[in-house]
Amino acid sequence: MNFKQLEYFAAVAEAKSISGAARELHVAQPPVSRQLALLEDELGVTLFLRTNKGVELTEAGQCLYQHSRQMFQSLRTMADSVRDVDAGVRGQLKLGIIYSDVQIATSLMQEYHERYPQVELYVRMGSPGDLLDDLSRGELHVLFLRSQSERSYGLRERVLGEDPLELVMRAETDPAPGQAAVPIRALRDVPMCLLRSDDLWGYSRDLTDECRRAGFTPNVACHCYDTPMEMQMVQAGFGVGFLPKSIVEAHPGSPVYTKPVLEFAAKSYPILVWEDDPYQSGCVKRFLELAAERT
Amino acid sequence: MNFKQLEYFAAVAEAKSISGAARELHVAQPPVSRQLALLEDELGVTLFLRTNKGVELTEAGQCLYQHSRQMFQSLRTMADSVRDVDAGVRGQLKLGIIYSDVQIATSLMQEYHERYPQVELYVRMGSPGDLLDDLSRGELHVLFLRSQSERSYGLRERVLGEDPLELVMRAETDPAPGQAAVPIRALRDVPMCLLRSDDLWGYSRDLTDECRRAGFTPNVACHCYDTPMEMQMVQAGFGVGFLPKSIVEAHPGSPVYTKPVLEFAAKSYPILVWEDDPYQSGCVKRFLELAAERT
DNA sequence: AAGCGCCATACTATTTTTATATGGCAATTA
DNA sequence: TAATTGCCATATAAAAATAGTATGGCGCTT
Repeated sequence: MNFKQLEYFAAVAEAKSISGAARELHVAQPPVSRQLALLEDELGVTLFLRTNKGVELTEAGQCLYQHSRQMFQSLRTMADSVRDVDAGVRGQLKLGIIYSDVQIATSLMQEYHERYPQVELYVRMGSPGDLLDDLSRGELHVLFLRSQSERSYGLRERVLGEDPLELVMRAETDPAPGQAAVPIRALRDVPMCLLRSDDLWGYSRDLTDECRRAGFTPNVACHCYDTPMEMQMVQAGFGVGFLPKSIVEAHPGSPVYTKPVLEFAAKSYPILVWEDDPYQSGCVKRFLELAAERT
Repeated sequence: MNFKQLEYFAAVAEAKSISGAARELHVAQPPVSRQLALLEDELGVTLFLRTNKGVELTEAGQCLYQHSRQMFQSLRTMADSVRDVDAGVRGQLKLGIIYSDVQIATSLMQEYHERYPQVELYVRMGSPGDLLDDLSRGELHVLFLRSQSERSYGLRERVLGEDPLELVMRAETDPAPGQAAVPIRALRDVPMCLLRSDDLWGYSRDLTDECRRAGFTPNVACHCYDTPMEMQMVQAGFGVGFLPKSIVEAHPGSPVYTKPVLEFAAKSYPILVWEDDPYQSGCVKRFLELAAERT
């Protein structure tokens, strides 16, 4: 059986006539007659009763006709949905997001979802290392990370914006109360909660280097494994933190606030990271296009 | 697009290799490569990424693969169900039944349904004339009627059994109390409820003819249009009826009982009636076969 | 560098499908 | 009653689609 036979069959069923169907199909009558006979042979079933003035469906023929209509419907939806997936209108998009990028990521995802509502979005949060592993295994398509000027990921990147790195504190732990910015020397001996320095993408390295240049070793009271933990420690009054300003802004009710370091205007850059694949899925392409529009 | 292309596509998707699929399909490699290219052209979509050691599905390809599996499934069920309909295992069977045949009809239908549970049964009750009209219009397939020796229906028939025609009465209207059978002369002047005599299939004609032969005109107190009505009238004490014995036996709680007419052993024959169509639907064929087995 | 396995392409051979011509059949019309 | 018409089926020739053969490029292994 093939589509042509089904197509001819359906046309004959609708025209109630072989020659009529042939006219509709713009082919001669014998081919239609022949394909019909082949179909009947293959199924081992009489599909039409041949009458004087045409043909009419048997019960088995009616059954086949109903199924054939469904079949053509499925065929159309199949082709459409394959094209949609190819165009990126439909499909799956799997994103990895580090804690610091949740704000910018959700906003971009929201806009993307409005534009491509049929795409299923998958997101996971995690450390940059874990996310990069998943990216290389193909389990994630695009990551929201922060750029590291010293290192390249060996991947495609796009900077989404910038975010000043500032000290984070409660009033009780403020090293320079009453001042809008904290001079670096004010940090001497101040207990600090920083991202663990062996984390390749920590923000802490910049600050500790700066302290050493200022002639002292910072008092790192607590090494945190991730930014939410660091926020918690600072909020608990454990010490002063050093984080992108936007993270603190995302905690409006918190007793924590930020101040820049007077002599050191460090910045962090939210970036998108993806693998450079010429056969990138349509969803990924569309998502990257949208990100490009927004920057 | 045609089934061959889909079939090749699915084989390639499963083998993750064009040449591997070609081996599975027992064809050379170039045809598979070519049909795949045609399919991709027609959809305007890249379905596979060609790698060093084979091919792998793109997202659009995965989408097509899932749909294609469904499609093959539908194809199989379509062929199966068409064959089932043809064989009479599936489909519709529309029966017409006169009141007197309800007992025998339901019993036959029950057995039929056990054997062919997938067939949808439609039944209607009515007068023989109405049912025959529906039969000729093709709205019913098989009728349960009673045979008329004088008339032929011009249709195929099968006798299902026999059923003595007897007088029906209450104790109050019994023309021959204490006797097992009623002599014909005892019916003189007895009020009777009979099927209307102009009904071609009424049982009454036999009895009224017999009365006239016995020298009197029967006292037909009420002409009934159908057997249930006649039963009601007899049950209400309006008079004596004349009906197939089985009808009364089907009313076990009723105060009505039957007695044969002494000199007149009339019988009624339940029959199946259908049109002689060589392209009879499978369900009808199977039903008639079952009826043949039972007689 | 040679060999191997993969896919793509060019070309030929085969199979399938189509179109043309024709015949049987039943119903309508002259 | 004979002729015509419209229907479907069949036989044959033409056209199209499909398969097979030969070959080349490419990346990987040996």
